[in-house]
Amino acid sequence: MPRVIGEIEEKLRAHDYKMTPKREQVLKVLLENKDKHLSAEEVYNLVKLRAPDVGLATVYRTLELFSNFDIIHSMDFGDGRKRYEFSSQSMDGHRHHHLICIDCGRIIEVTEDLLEELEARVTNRYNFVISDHELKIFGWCRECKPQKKNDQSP
Amino acid sequence: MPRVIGEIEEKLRAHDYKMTPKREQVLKVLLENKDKHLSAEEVYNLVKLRAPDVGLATVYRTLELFSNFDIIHSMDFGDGRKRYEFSSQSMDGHRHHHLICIDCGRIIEVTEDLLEELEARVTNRYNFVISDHELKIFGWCRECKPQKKNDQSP
DNA sequence: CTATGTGCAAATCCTTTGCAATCCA
DNA sequence: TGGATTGCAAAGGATTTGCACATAG
Repeated sequence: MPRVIGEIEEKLRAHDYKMTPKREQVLKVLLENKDKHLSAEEVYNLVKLRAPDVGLATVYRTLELFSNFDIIHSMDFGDGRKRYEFSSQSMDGHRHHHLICIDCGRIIEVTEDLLEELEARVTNRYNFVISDHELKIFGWCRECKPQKKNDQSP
Repeated sequence: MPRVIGEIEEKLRAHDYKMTPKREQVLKVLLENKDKHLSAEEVYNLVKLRAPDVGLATVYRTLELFSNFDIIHSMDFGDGRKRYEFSSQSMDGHRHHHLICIDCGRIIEVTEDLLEELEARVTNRYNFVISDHELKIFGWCRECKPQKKNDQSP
């Protein structure tokens, strides 16, 4: 039982929510898959392996709850379902970006932020107070990279 | 009948698709609302005003078709439905960014790109060939901006 | 004990699809 | 004429919700 779970339990309890066994199962699955971007159903399937008596609705409700507390973050890579990842933002204050390969679908994380200049500009020019951002970069990954030579594709 | 429509007609025809009257209605609605981010149903309602004999399915199919030809671009602001905008990218080669007010929901466009440095880094460091990107910045707009003084929230 | 959490199934919402009719080249 | 296009209604997929029961504190 990592310390993280205890901390999150506090966070919930402070707002009169409980860290129930089922919510803990969901949380563990998310913690053990920090590098992945699981959909609700994928989380459900993983939770089911250990706690078969969990319903899909509970998983959805739990994900919603965790999202509201910024424990996890939901995102959308355009495949029609929300995907979730453990929110490292709460730790280092920085969101990372995602490279999405439009060929194989692989998701690569970019940990550098590098949006300071742009954010400063937005803050000044548009009088906009930034709370968060989300950057998706589409293209071809190392493996799916198009050949440099003889690439005459339309 | 602006020139744009003719150009797009060519684009479609080159791939054996027709610019039918109904598709043209959809296109006109999009052209007249370049500054908005309409959902399929909103497009449908606007088209209906002038051509009541258009079905929702046709609007969906047309939006899909236009998307495939990069005539329009679909995006998602997290409200559970796709939104579309006329693709200015095909003109200046640059996608713009969106500021999303998490209070009133207003969408503000940022025309500067300013992602060159980051893109260069991604290209080199991750060996990733970039084709496109999408940046959403969340926060509070000019009007919804939290007060500086006495802001003890939450 | 009492409010909160949960499972199940039904409901909802957006989007897609099957099919027969219609249209255009 | 014949393949592309369309309307309608039904299907589909992800997510939400109503409700009776189970559970935590």
